[in-house]
Amino acid sequence: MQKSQVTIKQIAQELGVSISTVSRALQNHPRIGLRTKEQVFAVAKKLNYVPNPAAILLKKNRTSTIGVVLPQLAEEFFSQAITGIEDVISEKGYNVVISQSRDSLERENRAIKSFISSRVDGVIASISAETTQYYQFRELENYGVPIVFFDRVPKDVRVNKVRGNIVEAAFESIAFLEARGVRRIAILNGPASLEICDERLMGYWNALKQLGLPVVQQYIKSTDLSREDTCKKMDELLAMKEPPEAVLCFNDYVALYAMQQCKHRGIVPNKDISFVSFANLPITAYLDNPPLASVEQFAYQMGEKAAQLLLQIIDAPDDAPLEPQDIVIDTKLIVH
Amino acid sequence: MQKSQVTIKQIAQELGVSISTVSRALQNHPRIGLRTKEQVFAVAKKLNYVPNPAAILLKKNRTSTIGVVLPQLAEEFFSQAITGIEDVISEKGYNVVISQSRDSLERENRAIKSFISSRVDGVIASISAETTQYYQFRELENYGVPIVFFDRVPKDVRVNKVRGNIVEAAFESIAFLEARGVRRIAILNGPASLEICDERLMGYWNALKQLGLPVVQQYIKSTDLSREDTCKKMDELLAMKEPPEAVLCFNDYVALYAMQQCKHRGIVPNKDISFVSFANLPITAYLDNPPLASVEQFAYQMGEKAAQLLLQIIDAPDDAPLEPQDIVIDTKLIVH
DNA sequence: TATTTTTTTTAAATCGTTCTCAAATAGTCA
DNA sequence: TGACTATTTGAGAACGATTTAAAAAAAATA
Repeated sequence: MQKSQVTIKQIAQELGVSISTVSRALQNHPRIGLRTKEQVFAVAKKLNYVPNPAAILLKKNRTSTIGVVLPQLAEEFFSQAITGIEDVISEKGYNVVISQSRDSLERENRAIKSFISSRVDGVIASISAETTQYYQFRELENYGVPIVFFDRVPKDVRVNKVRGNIVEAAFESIAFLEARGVRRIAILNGPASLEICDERLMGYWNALKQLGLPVVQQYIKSTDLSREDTCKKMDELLAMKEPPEAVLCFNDYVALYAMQQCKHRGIVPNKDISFVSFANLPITAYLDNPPLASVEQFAYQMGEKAAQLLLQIIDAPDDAPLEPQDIVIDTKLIVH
Repeated sequence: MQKSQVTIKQIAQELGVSISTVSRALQNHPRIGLRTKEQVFAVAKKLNYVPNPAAILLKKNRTSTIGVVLPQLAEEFFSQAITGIEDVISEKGYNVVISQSRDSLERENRAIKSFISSRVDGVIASISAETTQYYQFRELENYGVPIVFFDRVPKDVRVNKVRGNIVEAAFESIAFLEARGVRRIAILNGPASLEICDERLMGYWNALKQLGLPVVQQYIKSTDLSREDTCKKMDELLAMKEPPEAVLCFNDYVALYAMQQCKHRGIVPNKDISFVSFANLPITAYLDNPPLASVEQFAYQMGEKAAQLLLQIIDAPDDAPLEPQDIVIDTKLIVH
């Protein structure tokens, strides 16, 4: 019952021409006669020919596959980004292999190793919360595999990145709170190894200064993004003699954890203490009491851009490699 | 700068042995001397040898890749299932290629076509809401690619499936509502092409009869899972002279849409009208007013089981293929 | 018709492995 | 020591495509 794999050899036999002729005809090579081409295409169709990717790869050394490592698919931000990546990439005939790091450095490294052994043509990455060093990615570079980072980009290295204008977004968020009469604002930031955390902090800082709001060192917290740690840090904020009136959170999940912790402590979020966060995930639409506002980061577009950039790099001739690019995508503060 | 690919040929040269010896040594073939093996491994390590998967595939006709088609990664049920699949499969050295159908038949077909041309060793699928026929999957079977369906399994065909015991779960849900004094219960089911919808309906039906609850034809609705259609069907229920006191929903998303629609109409969900749903997604934990109860379907385990079954089928000798299996996973009604 | 030019086609090497079959080496026993 | 077996290694043909260099066929020119 099982169809045996049809090869160009069989097509050649059926037509009584050589294998090379068939190969070239299928590639629409200009040096093949029109009649022959037509015949070859006809027979290929008739026999239901599907080229063997392994053979092509072996010869051309191209897998037409790109690898994506990101923390978690379950986070809507990332699954939206994947969709953007997929849409761009599949149009060009590429496939995507996805790996979740679940914010573990070890898993991230494993994914990269597997990308190397499966010979992906390029990698798109959003680094884990535990990632502080860049050397794993160097390994990919050593093998000539181009990488594009998005959203969670590494610090202090010249690499291709696609990210939101977080500094501005953080500034805007603080301005939004200030306009509502809030003065004491804390920040529940993510791990310091992420560039976006620096930027968030910078925007926060700038805004406080420029708007003349109080700068309190203990108002600045960073969490490893886990539920426990986030709740712990929120507790620390609540325990202060003068707790903040508002908290700017790393993302919607952090905000949700923190808000739940408030409820536990008998404090009503967005009444006793206001929340503003990043990501603007669809789930917030279903909450009766969502963060006051959230920064929309346009995950889908980010994925698209990252994929476009990667393909561009892959297609660049080896003797004229592209300079590392830094693409910034405008964000938007959405008031709920 | 770019590392050239190390091949077994180079290892052979370095050691002054033949290519075949190296190949066998690396496979730990019993007919190779211990000393030679050790040397080969040492050199392979030294040169940082990574086998070329294309060459192996070409020879063995195995990609060590399995394809997964499912509606949407953004639905936590599916991203959890993927995680289960990945955990099982990557342990055995396989890779996963994921494709989202986004509930479109056309996208599903495209994914299957791409699975065929990339020669995956097997497929795990959860069918789209639009899928009513099975022929696309037959094509895979023709090429000898085994398939395992999970959760959203097709009807009326003998295939490998992994699914929840939905009949029972639906029964239990109705019993739960009845115990709370609710009598008029509607069902907002999914597309009739899905077996799980039949089962849900059957459980609903059985429960109504057995518990002596009123059976009203107009209380039975099915939605194509889109937001609009779900809201429309909910409106129809609300517009009845005698609207239901409770609604059993296809999944949490349908419940959320329906509940929002109620709010729009000034009706308070879970007070004026109760909701029970399927999936028990983590997001419900953040809602102030979640469905009264939700059926936990253990997505991760489902993914695991599906992957295990698929690997088992792939490894089965061709002359003794396995009978199609039907694995049922126990669900659990979680009261919120 | 003979020669040159242009257009098509083909033979054969190649990519990096695996694996069959045969050869070489080492070990055993009379 | 020589014959025989057991153990270890090697040569070389695959796998299915691409591609270089060369041959064959067709067309153009003298």
